[in-house]
Amino acid sequence: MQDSIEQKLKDQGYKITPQRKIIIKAFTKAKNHLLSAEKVFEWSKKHEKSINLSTIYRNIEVMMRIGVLKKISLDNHVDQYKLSVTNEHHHHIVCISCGKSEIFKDCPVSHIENTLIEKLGFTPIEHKLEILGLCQECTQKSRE
Amino acid sequence: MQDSIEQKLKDQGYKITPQRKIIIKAFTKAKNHLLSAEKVFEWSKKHEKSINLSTIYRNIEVMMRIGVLKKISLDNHVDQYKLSVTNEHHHHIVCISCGKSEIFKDCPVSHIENTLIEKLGFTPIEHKLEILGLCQECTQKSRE
DNA sequence: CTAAGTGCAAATCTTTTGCAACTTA
DNA sequence: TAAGTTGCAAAAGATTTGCACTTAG
Repeated sequence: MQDSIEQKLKDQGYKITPQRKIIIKAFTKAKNHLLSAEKVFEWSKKHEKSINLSTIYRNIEVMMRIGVLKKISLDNHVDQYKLSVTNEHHHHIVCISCGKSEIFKDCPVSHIENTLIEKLGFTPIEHKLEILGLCQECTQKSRE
Repeated sequence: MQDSIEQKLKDQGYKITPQRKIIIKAFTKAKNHLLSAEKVFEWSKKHEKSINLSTIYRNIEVMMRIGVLKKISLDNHVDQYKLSVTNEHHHHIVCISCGKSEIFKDCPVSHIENTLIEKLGFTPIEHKLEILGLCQECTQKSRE
């Protein structure tokens, strides 16, 4: 994972710097959890070596450009990101309690796009869908 | 429309100020188009009387609180809003060219929520879905 | 009359940018 | 060694807040 991302960076002519390694590591370790730039910053400070926030923002942009990172903006003015290795169309369900997110691939939107075209003459280009709720563990906890 | 919103404000103990009237008017005139706080500001300056941006932000908050305004955050760090009179669950399709938006009510997400519960143990609470594309007119224009 | 609302200026918060110094390949 | 990258400080852009003044009811 870590390696395959580094490889993609190299392939696109980007250099592998210690900062990039750390940022990739942060996202890899975070697994399914969404991270903001600030969170990556905190993580780097705590576990490796403090990376400048600008550097983090710049690298997040690079990683989005080469398609290994996906942005998820909820309503709170803080962009969050997670690794997205697959090219397959998918969406996220995000736990509002612990921040964990999971992928689901059977996108329900594709089914209705034809209807939009026919009924409204609207040409769909892309869509954003995020489902918020409680993950299995947090559902449990909330019951206790 | 204008009136029914004013009524709701009154019902909740809010006062009807000239500024509020103008803000409501801006959203009413905008019809399906999304407006940012800044856009409301520009509109007020041009068509009625300049309202302070803070006042606009504060009133947007009030209007969201009483449920007549809905926020739609796309990825660009600018919150946009539109009137939402209905309590019915619905989503928006937004034209990326002209900003027009339309409502669609047959939400495809509800159909899959049971699957989420069963397959992942995830308890869905809410979801955000925005479809972006070209409206009928802009689709036309793009063909010419 | 008074609680609520407004304008203004300043603060906050996230993200972006310019630039000189430094590193990777 | 050259192109790419980083850190720092400053800027930018959206939104929020404190406070004295004003106004709707």
